[in-house]
Amino acid sequence: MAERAPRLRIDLANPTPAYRQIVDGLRTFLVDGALHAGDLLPPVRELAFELGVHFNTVAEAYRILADEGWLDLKRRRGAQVLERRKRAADPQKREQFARRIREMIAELKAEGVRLEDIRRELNLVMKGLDA
Amino acid sequence: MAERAPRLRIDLANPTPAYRQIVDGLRTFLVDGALHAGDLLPPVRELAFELGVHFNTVAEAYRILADEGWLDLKRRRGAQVLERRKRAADPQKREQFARRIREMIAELKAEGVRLEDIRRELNLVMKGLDA
DNA sequence: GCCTATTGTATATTGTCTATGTACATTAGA
DNA sequence: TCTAATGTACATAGACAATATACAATAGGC
Repeated sequence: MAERAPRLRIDLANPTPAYRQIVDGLRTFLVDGALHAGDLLPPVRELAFELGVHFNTVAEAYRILADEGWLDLKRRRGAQVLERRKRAADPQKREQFARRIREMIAELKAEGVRLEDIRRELNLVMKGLDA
Repeated sequence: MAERAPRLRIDLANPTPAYRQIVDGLRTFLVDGALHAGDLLPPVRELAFELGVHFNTVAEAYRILADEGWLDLKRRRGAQVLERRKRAADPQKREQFARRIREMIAELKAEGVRLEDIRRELNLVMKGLDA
């Protein structure tokens, strides 16, 4: 992984499957430019060890990102970040996104997180949008 | 369900399990006040039919919400919304929330959704926070 | 050029999770 | 008092996730 890429973290207690957490985390790095075309990701066994999962779990995540066009996988050379084309957007995704955020906010409220704190986090996220 | 509660929708194609989608959707209604203390939810069989799942799947969701303190379940009388106390907030939740939103935003960007559209959805969500 | 260690791949297996099928317990209301 | 409506319990089937293990390809040393 490139020097500037933050360390990937997953939560094994989270019911979301590990391989999907890995995909989502790495995709975030890729989209945000923490990983650039040409960068090499760590070997599946190495990343797997860091995360505490089996290497096939990481391999599965790499494969999904390769299918999405982010990575080029080659034996012995490893997983390399590709230049990636823009996709055509699915309009449904936007509203699903908004709905899911509202559900997560409801969960936070239910757990006692203050409205003000939620608003602050959202503001930080929006600030980050421009960067 | 109370008249004013919007119709619950789930997406069986979504990899998130149906029972969890039901929990998340209903919890949103509860937190947002679309469902009030004293309201009766539809019987498990009725809601299950509407959603296209087995009644035990809905029953599982009701049980989770009951464990969270939202519902009182009694045979023959049904699922009744409770008055619910405030909880103590877990500080970790906030950052997990922000991280997950960033992941979802990365996914949207990767799929070609325009930054401007993402910003608009987020703004709408934030507007809704005060309501 | 040939070896070999390193890397991703393929496939079977195991365990867990999800959804369902079915029978049962409880009870509001006729 | 009875019965139909409702939630509950539990076994099972199937899907899914994670792993174990063997394999294939190849960069790089020599």
